[in-house]
Amino acid sequence: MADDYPMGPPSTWPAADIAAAWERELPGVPTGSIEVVTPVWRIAKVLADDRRRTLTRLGVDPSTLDLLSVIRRSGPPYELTTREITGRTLITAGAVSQRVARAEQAGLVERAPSTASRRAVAVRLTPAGHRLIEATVRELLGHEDDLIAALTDAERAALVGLLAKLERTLVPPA
Amino acid sequence: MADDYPMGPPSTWPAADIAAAWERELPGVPTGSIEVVTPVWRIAKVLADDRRRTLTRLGVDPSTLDLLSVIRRSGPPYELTTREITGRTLITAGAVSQRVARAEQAGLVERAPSTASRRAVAVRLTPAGHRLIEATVRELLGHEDDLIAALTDAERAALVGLLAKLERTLVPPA
DNA sequence: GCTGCTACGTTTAGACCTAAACATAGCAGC
DNA sequence: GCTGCTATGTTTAGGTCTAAACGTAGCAGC
Repeated sequence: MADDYPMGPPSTWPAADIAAAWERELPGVPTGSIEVVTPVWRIAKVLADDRRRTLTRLGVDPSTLDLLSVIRRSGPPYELTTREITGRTLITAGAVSQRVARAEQAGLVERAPSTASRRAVAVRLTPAGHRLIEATVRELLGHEDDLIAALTDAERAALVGLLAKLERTLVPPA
Repeated sequence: MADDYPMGPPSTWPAADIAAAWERELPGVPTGSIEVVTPVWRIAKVLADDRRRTLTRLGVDPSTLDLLSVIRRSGPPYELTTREITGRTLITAGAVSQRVARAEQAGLVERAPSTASRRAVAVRLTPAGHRLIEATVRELLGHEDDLIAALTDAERAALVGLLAKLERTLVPPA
């Protein structure tokens, strides 16, 4: 009953309330992580949803943008092997293969034997791929910049530092 | 070429490098959000993967645990309507319906007409559901507590505050 | 130069989600 | 008491992902 918000609107609750609810229901349970983990998931989701909306408006889907981005920002000659792409994204090799297939179907990238390793496949931006990524990235990053503009420079810097430290501790460098 | 790490292991790059790469490739593009957005997504994914592994070991899946958790921590009588569940999770009503169906199939919850609203459906924990959630939550939260233990208390408090502020600015309270 | 191992990529099966269509049941207003 | 609107849930179609099976091709060691 302490869990009843008056008529809770469809919004989510403060993470602190979730921790307090567990503390009340199962006293002694370690709730220290909740106020970190829950907001991280929520923020990640809000940002992902927002990006999806923005990209829908621009006529791309997030997976394709992610693929084109990683290739475009690698610089000339704007090509990476499947393995390199896998290492620079958060998805499996199989998913990369599927993304490349879709983007190839759409005429945004093309596959060719890699010059470096002979059993690798090079994925290269086509002119259409270049046009699409360059027409999209500025607007996307500008928009996301606005989203976090409510943080002061000092707050953003502190957050960046803390996130970087947390990431390092979660993904040990070796 | 500046993009070439010696022989980049399959790990991901520092977000600062991604921002620097865009700055080099498309000078003037606003990269301020990258060092916030990228780590948030990575950390969210690492935590989700870790939770999935932990839960697999304990014999549950993350969607089911999420459902049981939200009901369990609401306190007696350990039942919520579909709509309430939707409002307290990050998924759509359709997905809630499917989660409930799976958990019902597994004998962890049961559906009954709600006493409050007559067109609502109450989802209630079964004894098996109670046993499962109570056997799981302590271990899960304990483990996640360990994951972030590398942060000092001061760091964790600062991070919690900054995440809460960011969440508030991204999801305006009304 | 065989033989087997390893690296790389693709394909397949299955899971879960979202968006949208679809049911129903209360309720409001005439 | 009809008629239509709104709230609540469920179902369906489609998409993307993961994990694992699969196919090859280079390479190492004899």
